[in-house]
Amino acid sequence: MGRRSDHSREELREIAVTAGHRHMDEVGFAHFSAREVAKRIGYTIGTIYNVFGSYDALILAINGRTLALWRDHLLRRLAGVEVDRLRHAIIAYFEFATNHRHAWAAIYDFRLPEDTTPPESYQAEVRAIFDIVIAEVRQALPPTRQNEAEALTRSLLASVHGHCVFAMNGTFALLGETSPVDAALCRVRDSVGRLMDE
Amino acid sequence: MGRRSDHSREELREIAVTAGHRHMDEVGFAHFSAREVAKRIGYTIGTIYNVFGSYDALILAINGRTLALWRDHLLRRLAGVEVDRLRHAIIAYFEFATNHRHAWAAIYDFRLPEDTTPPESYQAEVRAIFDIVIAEVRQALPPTRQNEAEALTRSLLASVHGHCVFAMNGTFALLGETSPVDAALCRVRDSVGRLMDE
DNA sequence: TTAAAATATTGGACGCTGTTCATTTTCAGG
DNA sequence: CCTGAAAATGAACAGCGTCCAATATTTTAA
Repeated sequence: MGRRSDHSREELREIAVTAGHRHMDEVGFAHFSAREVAKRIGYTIGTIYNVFGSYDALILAINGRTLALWRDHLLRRLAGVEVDRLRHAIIAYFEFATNHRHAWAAIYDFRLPEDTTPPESYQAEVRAIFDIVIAEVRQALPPTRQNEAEALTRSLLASVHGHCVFAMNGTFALLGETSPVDAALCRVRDSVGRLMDE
Repeated sequence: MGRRSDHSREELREIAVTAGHRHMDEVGFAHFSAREVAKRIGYTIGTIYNVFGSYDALILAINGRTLALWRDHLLRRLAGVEVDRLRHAIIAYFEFATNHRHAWAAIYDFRLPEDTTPPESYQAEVRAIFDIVIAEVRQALPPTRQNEAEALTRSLLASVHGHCVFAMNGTFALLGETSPVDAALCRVRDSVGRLMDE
């Protein structure tokens, strides 16, 4: 065939990412298949390569979508909350990972070839999540410590992420940890609290 | 052929795991191939399945080897160290991940089918690493707080792991973090320090 | 209106993967 | 030396990512 004009290029990209995200969320990165995505949107594998150019680009688009949904989830969960905002942020972080096990894991399962970096649009999604958390940490820190907010946020994000990873992959279960969210919150409070003294 | 007696069953397992570990370390989980392991030890794919029973079992054996090497590395790096042992433990944690990028990542890239748990021998390897760290945390805590050591160690391990993950997968680079080890150490000291007061 | 150029879509070909298992080869014990 | 058990093979299968010549459709130009 050719230029069927059922969908514009952008529409095609959109429905492929949506279907691909759903597929990823259902079967996980290990069982994900570009052919299956094509089938689900009523096209063939060749069209996927026409639109995305490569398998990696398709995965990046899907993972980018996951990041956007994650960000949305964080914002929604924080909206209107007056107290304990950091705690709610941590809960929302875990919540998304739990509700979208496979899609969430795919963000970390996928790796670009060694010497390449993700496209700017993807990096922006990561930073968007970072920016949300930074605002919360800022609010929790005293005015005199605002200059440390950025570095601290990177580090706290890593800590919470580590707890989330261990919760999701069974390491915590193996080691007898039954309240990963609480543990993460304790660590965050340890560090934020230290900057409140004096 | 048959019973070539070039190697006993145990020898065969051993050389397959060794070659498999090397292969994993070279190409990473995404490009790992059971056929390639067979080729490297001078056997064919069928023999791998005879010895390990399944692909998953082969991966578990290889990842178990990686965990054992990781533990060895930690012990070696801690041997004889008199001060700052927690700091040295963190450095050694990152060191191993850096020196064995792919094999280390494979521990977390691989996932057993949803309803299954890793064999006891594999769980023991994870606990062995946990036990090393617990001893260090114990030493850093005051006598009155020893009862909190285990839970705190699980949580600190998760924090350090999160920092290591972000360091290895480029998230820290993206966010402008240039000293992941130092950041991890700061967080550990925040939490350990909090229990030293009063 | 018709012919030509441009573009979208297809799907077969290729080499690779994990998995299975009938077949073949080899060794040990009688 | 022979036989039965064990070990090793490799072909077969379905699926994968990747590529690209062929085809179908739409747009443009004449």
